[in-house]
This record gives sequence, structure tokens and C-alpha cells, in this order.
Amino acid sequence: MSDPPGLRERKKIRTRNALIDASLRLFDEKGFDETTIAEIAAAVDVSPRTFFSYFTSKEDVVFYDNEARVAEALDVIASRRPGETAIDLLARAARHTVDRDFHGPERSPESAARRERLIESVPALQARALRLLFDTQRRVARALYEACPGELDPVEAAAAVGALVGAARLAAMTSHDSGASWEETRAAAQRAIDITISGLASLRSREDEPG
Amino acid sequence: MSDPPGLRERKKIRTRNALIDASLRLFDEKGFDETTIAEIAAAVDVSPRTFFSYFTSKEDVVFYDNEARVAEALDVIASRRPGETAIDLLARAARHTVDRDFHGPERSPESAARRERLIESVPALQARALRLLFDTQRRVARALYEACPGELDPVEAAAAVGALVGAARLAAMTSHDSGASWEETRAAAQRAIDITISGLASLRSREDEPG
DNA sequence: ATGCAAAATTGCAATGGATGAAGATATATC
DNA sequence: GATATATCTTCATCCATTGCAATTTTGCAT
Repeated sequence: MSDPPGLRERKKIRTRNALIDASLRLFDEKGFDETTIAEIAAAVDVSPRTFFSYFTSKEDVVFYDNEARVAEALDVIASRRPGETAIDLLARAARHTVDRDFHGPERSPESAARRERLIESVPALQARALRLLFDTQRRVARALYEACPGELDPVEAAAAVGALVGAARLAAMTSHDSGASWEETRAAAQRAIDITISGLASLRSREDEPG
Repeated sequence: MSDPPGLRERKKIRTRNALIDASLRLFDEKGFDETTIAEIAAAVDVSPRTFFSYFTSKEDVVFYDNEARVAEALDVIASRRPGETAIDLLARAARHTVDRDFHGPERSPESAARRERLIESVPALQARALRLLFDTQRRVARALYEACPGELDPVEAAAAVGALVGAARLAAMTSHDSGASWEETRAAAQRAIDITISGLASLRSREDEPG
């Protein structure tokens, strides 16, 4: 899987990165809708057709690192610690992801904020972002369910993940909408997570009772 | 606003309904992607261009009744009963919406299920659905905040709404994914709502303590 | 080195959604 | 009726996206 990558692989990665860089730069300079595939391809000196062998759509470029993010979250879920409850595990994954999103290694906070603004301003990107968010939640819910055999049923896992992500996301949106800073928004998301985790945790005692 | 609607208004409504009916019928018969705007327009005997003066995109037709649904939910929020807590109010709105979605008056359960299947099978429609869902949540969160002055701050309202909707939605998706029936899915959504409401309600006691 | 198979890239053409503009037509208002 | 206005049609255009066939590049084995 991680042998010395051959020339073919290296070239592919280089092209992919070049497409990402050119795309994000152009989106930032001219706007998303105003940037054509032809321009992106020209900037990287490949055929426009080639763009679509790397990304399924213009929107996809913006979320180039999504898969890596999800993989990290799933890793956390998979690394359940002894004695850790399902909710605690979920909370840890949430914390990890928030930290990664706001202090992540990938790119500067400026570029992250720029991307947020871009997504915010383009309906097609908002739609894609939400789609990815839901796909992610499904995968996390399934992973959580599988990491905690006998402790949760699939619907409970889904409810927990959905509640947590839903709360964090809408809280962040609301905070952001009201003009809050990057840090304040992060804090709002964190608070929403804490609230939801407490709520979910307080339910566990009820689980054993007859219903 | 509700004067005797003139001929112009009536014709507009008639055209709009005809476009909706023809669209849904064709989507069902041939599939979404396989149906072109030209065909829809031809079926209603209007110019293709006219379609876009009624709907901003092909996807929009499928969600023709969304605005009415949201309006109902907001009505419930606005009709807070004496002594009703914010969370109880939210729970009531959620119950109302679930009932409406599953036993609603609009169209038959079959057509509702058909629509679900359609949305499920077309990525573009899923994306639009999620987009609308989030817009709705924002509006509901704001309404809830305004209906309960002093009881919640905006971030808490957002967290509550986000948690509730997120839990219900992902639970329903998960249930549906596993091949559950319409009724079972409804039950799963209801259970997720109950779980989340209990969790949120149990937090209220903590609110007054110093933090 | 050389040949061959697989993978990647390219050019080309076609589809179809979406938008803009100008003119024709129908409806409302007086 | 006459005029203002909303609506619809026609026509032109842009561009994302896809399929296909031809061509080039790489991996690998001789």
C-alpha cells in the first residue's frame, strides 16, 4: 500500500495538487461561478477533460481534503479506549475533529476562513458541503455502532451522532451568522457539543430500565 | 394579499400546478436525469424558458411544498402555550412536523414514498433537500429563540434545534437504509426525537448554576 | 534496449441546464 | 378602448458534464 510510489503515482499527485491550487486560487480571485473549467485546466496546462478524471465536478475540488478528515474521525472511533463509554468515545472524536478543523495542520487559518466564505457564498457548494456532512455522519454512526457492540443499537448511534453534529453545526452557523469571530464560533460549536454530550450522557441511566 | 385573485393570478397558479404535476409524473416515469426541461414544458404546453420563471432549477419542483411545511412549523413555534417550556414547545413542533410528513394531507402516502425514493436516488435532489433542511433549521431556531425571550440564547436555541433535527434525520436515514418500512422509519425518527428531547430537558436544571 | 499491456491524457462532439435580451401577447386599470 | 404592466415566447449563448476513440505515457518483463 505504501511502497515507494512510482512515477505514475507521483505525477498523478502532482497534477491533482496543481488542479487544487489553481482552482482555489482562481475561485478566490474571480469567484466560483466566474471561473470555468477551461481556465483551471489552462492554468495547470492539462486538457479540460482531464479535470474530470480527477474530480467529478467543479464543486468537488473545494472539498479535496474531506476524505482525510473523515478518515481521522473514523480512526478515533476505532481506537476506543478501555472503559470508555460510547458517548465518551463520540465526544472524543468530536473534540478531535473540532480541533483539527480550527487548528488543523493542512493550511492557514486564513485559507480555511476563505474557504468557509466561499462555501457560504455559493449555493452549489453549500449543497455539496451538506451532502458530505451527512455521508460522514452515516459513516461515523456506523463506526460507533460497530465499535460499541451491545451498547447501542444502530438507531441510537445515529441519533447520538446526528444530535451532536446537528447541534454543533447549527450553533456554529448561528454564531457565524451573527458576526462572531473565528474563535467565538469555535467556542459556540464546542458549547453545543458539550450541551449535547451532557444530554446524551444523562440518558444512559435510563437505558436499563424497562420501557 | 388575499383579494379575489384575478385571472392573471389564477392562471399562474394553474400553470405552476401543471408544471409540478407534469414534472413529478415524468420524473416518476422516466427518472429525474432522463427528463428534460423541454419535455416538461412540452407536456404543459409552455415555453421551456417559462419553466425557469416558476422554478429556479429542475430540482426545485420536487420541493414545491417546502415553504408551506416550514410555515406550519413556524406557526406552531409562534403559538407557545402558557407555561410551556422552550424544549416542550420545540418537541410539540417536532411532533407536529413528523405527523404532517407521514400522515400529511397534501398527497397520498404512496406519492410521498415515491418522492422519498426519488430524492434518495438522485444526488442533486439529496443535496437540495439537505440545503432546505438547514435553512429551515435556522429559521426554526430563530423563531424558538424569539418565542422564548430570556429562556435561551441564540446558540442554545440552535443547538437544541440542530440536535433534534439532526438526530431525527439521521435516525430516519439509518432506519430506512436498513430496509425498514415507512412505519418503522417513522417510529425510529420518533424515538430519536424522544431521546433527544429527554436529553435536552434534563439539562435545564443545570442552566441556573454557575458555570 | 525493446515490446507489450495497462493507465492516463487528449480532442471532439453532443447533451442539456441555465441565463439574458427583445419583442409579442394577455391582463389589469382607468 | 387606451395604456401600463405582467407574462410568455423566441432566439442566442454560455458552460458543466459525459461518451468515445485516438494518442501518449508508464510499468514491467523479456
